[in-house]
Amino acid sequence: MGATIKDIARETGLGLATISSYLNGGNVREKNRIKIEAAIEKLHFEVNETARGLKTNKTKIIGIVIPELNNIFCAEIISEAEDILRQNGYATMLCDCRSDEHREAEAVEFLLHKRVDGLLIMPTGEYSEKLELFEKQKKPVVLIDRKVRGFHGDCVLADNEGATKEAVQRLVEAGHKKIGLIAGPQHIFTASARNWGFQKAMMEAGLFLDDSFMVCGDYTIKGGARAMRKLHEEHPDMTAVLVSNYEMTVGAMIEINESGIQVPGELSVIGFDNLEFARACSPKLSIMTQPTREMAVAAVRILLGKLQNEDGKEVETVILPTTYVGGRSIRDIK
Amino acid sequence: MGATIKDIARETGLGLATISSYLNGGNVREKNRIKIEAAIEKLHFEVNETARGLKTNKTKIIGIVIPELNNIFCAEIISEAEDILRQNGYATMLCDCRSDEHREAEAVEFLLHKRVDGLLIMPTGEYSEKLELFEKQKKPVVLIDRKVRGFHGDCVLADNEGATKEAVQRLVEAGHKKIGLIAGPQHIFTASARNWGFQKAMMEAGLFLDDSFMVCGDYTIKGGARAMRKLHEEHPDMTAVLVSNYEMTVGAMIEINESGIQVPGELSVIGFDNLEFARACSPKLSIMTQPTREMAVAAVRILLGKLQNEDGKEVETVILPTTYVGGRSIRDIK
DNA sequence: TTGAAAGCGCTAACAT
DNA sequence: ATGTTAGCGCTTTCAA
Repeated sequence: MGATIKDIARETGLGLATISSYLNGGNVREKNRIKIEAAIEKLHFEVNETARGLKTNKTKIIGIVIPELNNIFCAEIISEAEDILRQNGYATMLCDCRSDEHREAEAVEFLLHKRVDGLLIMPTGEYSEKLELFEKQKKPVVLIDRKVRGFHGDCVLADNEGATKEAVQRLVEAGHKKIGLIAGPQHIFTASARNWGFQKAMMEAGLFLDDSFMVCGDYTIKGGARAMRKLHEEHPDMTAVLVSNYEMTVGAMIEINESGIQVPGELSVIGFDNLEFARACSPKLSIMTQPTREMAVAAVRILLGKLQNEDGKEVETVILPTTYVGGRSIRDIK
Repeated sequence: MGATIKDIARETGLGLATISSYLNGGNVREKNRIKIEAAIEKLHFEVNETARGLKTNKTKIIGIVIPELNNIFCAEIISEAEDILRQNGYATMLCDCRSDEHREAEAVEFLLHKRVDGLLIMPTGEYSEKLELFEKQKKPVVLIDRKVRGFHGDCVLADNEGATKEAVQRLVEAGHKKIGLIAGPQHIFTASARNWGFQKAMMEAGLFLDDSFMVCGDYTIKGGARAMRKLHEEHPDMTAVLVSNYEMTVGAMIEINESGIQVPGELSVIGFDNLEFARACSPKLSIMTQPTREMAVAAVRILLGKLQNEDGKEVETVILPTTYVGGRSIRDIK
């Protein structure tokens, strides 16, 4: 089908090594360079990356494993990461594991089998056996958003603890004392960090609440709705609630709408992520947002770094700040 | 690093062809099969797909090009497609072109260069030069959601015309006459089909409205908000509005919230896609939804079919029905 | 700087 | 059914 370097060699009368050298940025005599370029143009030559990959043992492909593509947080990170990777000549091979540990392990193996050069992963599972297979092959792995037990690789996180801490502080400043938390599953890294930030801020504010003010959802819309209902039923005196991820925020708003709770009249709310959703809520929701763009940029930077300098051995952990975006969902009761 | 078929040949004392035959499902004597399997186990052998690809000229990778990953409609389709593809041994190489024609062309070329076996694309651009490069190489291309001028390949669409038609009918049944449309950019295939469905249904209902009842947004949140504002200002007598894609629905709801329009008291609304968002709105939004799952399934089915039987030459166009999901955003004014 | 030749790991044609 | 061999398109010694 396409032309090969042999064709270019024949066309130019040069040897294979010269063509290869040209293709890889080596030194080639000016007039030969011109000849080669003319031949490439004429024959529509394109390097066969498969053949190159066989020889170099590099595919120029990065694997990305995520829990849910239908999750705006994941989608934003991937779309940014893919963009930068492609600008650097790397293709992105995507695996969505539907928040299933088993599928996640399969995906990691699948990508290893496809011989990707490196891995970007937002872990679902708690353990890391499969990730170690990558490290054994000296292929870089960068974790995004969540840490994994037993894996001491590079990692880019949001300041989860800081996010809930700041949210509580905002509510406390507005005079709230009975503050509920819709938490995530405690075995998930981000969820326990956010939980901890909440507790810490409450303690620092001198507020001591019953554990029943913290209800664990499962990071899903349904779970958020269920948790909201439970909190509201058990604590009619609760004046504010903090929801600790985006899906649960949607769920909480559904429940709030469907059961006719007035925001912020009866209940103040701080949600999580997705500014557009927050704006579409009535009244506009106050939220904590994570820096998805920056997280992607940092993760790809680290990955490309490892890919280029095999030497750079220090493990990096980047923690990026979250941002409070005010709406009209907090009532001042001071 | 890893073991090769040579190692397996040496370990078992068999020839390369036998091992290769085994790996490709050929006939191998029972006792040899056992020997081979033992050797594979022992040496942790895994086929090197790069080498296989070099030989067979197949990568077992499908390219996917989409306008925006941060678009739940795209994300749902991809996540489903990726799942099925992976079950069939195909990896998914993703390119997000940010709704930019130029980037889209680059992405298609990039994937061709990466030698993917086939392409799934939700086109952004109007033309198809780059797609023809695939066809020239006998590599299958399936369009999803949108058609492209000058390209006569397989195609999976939602019933765009039917969607807006049904929406209008629902509004008409509820007694509405002055119905606005927040349309998409008319050069986009889906937008003009939806527009046409709207007009047709209005005519069939004997309702003739000024063109100014149809405002073109640009399929973005901001555009939806802007269009909503314009419609509302120009037509205070309008009793219902139909928004023709998801992003603009979010935008319209933002505008409705921010300018304090009562739904459905002052204005009835039918939105588009994303049931979860609809439920989170207050009152729950009535919407038309597209069958993302089914669209992905159909597209992958066609693609895999073409990949297996080089012969199957008939071009398929699949049109899948949309669904109305009722909420509380339509007022009965009969 | 350039050419010749070997070889990456696999498949496939041919011979046995 | 199995072994032998050539070759996919490239990179990379090694010599010149």
